[in-house]
Amino acid sequence: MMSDTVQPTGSKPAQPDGSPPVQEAAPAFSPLYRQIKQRLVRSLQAAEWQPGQAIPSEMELAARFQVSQGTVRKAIDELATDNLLVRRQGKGTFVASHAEQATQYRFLRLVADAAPHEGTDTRLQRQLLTCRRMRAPAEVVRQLALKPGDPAVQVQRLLLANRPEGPVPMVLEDLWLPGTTFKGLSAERLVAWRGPMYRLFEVEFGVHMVRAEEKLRAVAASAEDAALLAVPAGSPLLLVERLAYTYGDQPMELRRGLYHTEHHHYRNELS
Amino acid sequence: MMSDTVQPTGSKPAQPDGSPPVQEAAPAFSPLYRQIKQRLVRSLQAAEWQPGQAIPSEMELAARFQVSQGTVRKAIDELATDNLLVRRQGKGTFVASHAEQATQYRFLRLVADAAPHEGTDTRLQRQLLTCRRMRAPAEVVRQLALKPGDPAVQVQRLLLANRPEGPVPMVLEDLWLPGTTFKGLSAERLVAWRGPMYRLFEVEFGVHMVRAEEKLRAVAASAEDAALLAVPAGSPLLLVERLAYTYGDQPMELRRGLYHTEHHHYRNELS
DNA sequence: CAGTGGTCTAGACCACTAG
DNA sequence: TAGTGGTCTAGACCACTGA
Repeated sequence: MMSDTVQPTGSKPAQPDGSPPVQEAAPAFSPLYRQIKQRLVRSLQAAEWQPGQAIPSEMELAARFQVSQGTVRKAIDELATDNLLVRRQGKGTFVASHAEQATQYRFLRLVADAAPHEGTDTRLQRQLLTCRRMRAPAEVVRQLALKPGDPAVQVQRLLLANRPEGPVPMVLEDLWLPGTTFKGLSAERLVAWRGPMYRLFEVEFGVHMVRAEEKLRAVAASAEDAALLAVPAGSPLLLVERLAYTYGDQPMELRRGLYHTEHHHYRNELS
Repeated sequence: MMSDTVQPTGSKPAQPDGSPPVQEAAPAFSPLYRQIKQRLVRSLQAAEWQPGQAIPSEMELAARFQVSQGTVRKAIDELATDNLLVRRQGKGTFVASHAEQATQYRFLRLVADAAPHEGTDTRLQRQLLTCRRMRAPAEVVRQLALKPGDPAVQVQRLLLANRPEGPVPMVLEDLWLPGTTFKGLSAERLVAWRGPMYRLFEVEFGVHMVRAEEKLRAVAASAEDAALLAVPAGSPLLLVERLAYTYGDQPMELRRGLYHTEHHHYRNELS
């Protein structure tokens, strides 16, 4: 590791080095704690610490970066609000992961209408339909920022709710991943995996999903989709198009979900 | 105003007064800055400062509450993240309102599919359908925490997108408000008002909406709704049920929206 | 008990706004 | 230039965890 000192980008400590005064009208001023934050993100991106693992203590990081503990603290605070890190008093600060119970299906906003009765199994069953490798279609190339001709992995699956009368289809998902990053992904691995798919991505491919953007629409079920979801053709379905990002705002997954919302709904909090 | 000193609720400064040691297993510990935060919320609730107005400076508040500036700062920081306050460097801290350009339709997540062309009018026209006063229906009583028999105001309206070929219906809204709080609300006032409805609520009724919860579903258009939205009966529509809250988590508005999502979508960010 | 994050303070200085 | 919020520091002490 090399010199790790940090300087504010402000104009007060006149830069003695011949650094160019090219101000592109935007950069303005980046406080120290944001530079620390960026460094931490880069460390996460470089997988210096794995999801679920602890990062160094605030004191250690302060020493490494040659700043006060308070400055490191502010950087970590922001990363914690961004859900990149998780603070645990008395224990340390940990890299966020999709393994913990609390955040397991963080991006799935579908909930049952009625308050679940005591003992109702709210977990969803999974049923893999397809998992294949191919050249990425144009739309996938565009959204995942691939190069034309790059490989992609397509996965299709059903999520089913556990009802007394048996499992009923609830969500039909169709998702696309960059083929180079997800080289070893196969139907076998997907079927064998217990737990959230995003956790599998962390464990097997070192990819942690940080955030996502979704576009929602109401659509009529095609004959094909209707059959898979066991609803009449033409039924209204909630179409959820998701673009999920990993560290550094890099798009990593394109997911198209069809939700059957007769007894469930998509929950959202506005503020 | 009375004594304004604050004490941590922690156990270290042994309470000399005979305050009961009843620990209900939950309260745990409330840091100073959270108590300050609560006080500020109560001041907002009491309309001590109006939406859009500046609150006292950090130094003034620190003096008033007998704490350091840093503690006030942390309280305000949280209120700013909660969107109750807005900080403006060099100017002061202001009570959030639905008047500013940036946050005008903060709760409306409907956006056009295509990037709007230069000069396209993205604003929506409003067309009031009904505004009437009545005894609140059971569902409204429940959701708005009213008493049975309490009055309510029902408003129905259309939002229309401006297209080259003229305005086309996009959203059909049906909303319910507590009749006592919204005593003077009438069709005339609604029609005359220019700007966001939530801003009208602030100006005329002193009600500021802080946050909201939404439940989304795909439904088939009824004959009636279809006619108003100018779509075929049975068309898939996005049903958005919103419960909006004012200061202190008090439910204040129940809104049911039907979105036509053929050329628009509901945008959501997950993190 | 040592080590972690969490709170609170006091003071210096910077960035931004407006008179 | 005065007043606001924003950053950074250093130090003291508290709350929580686990050995």
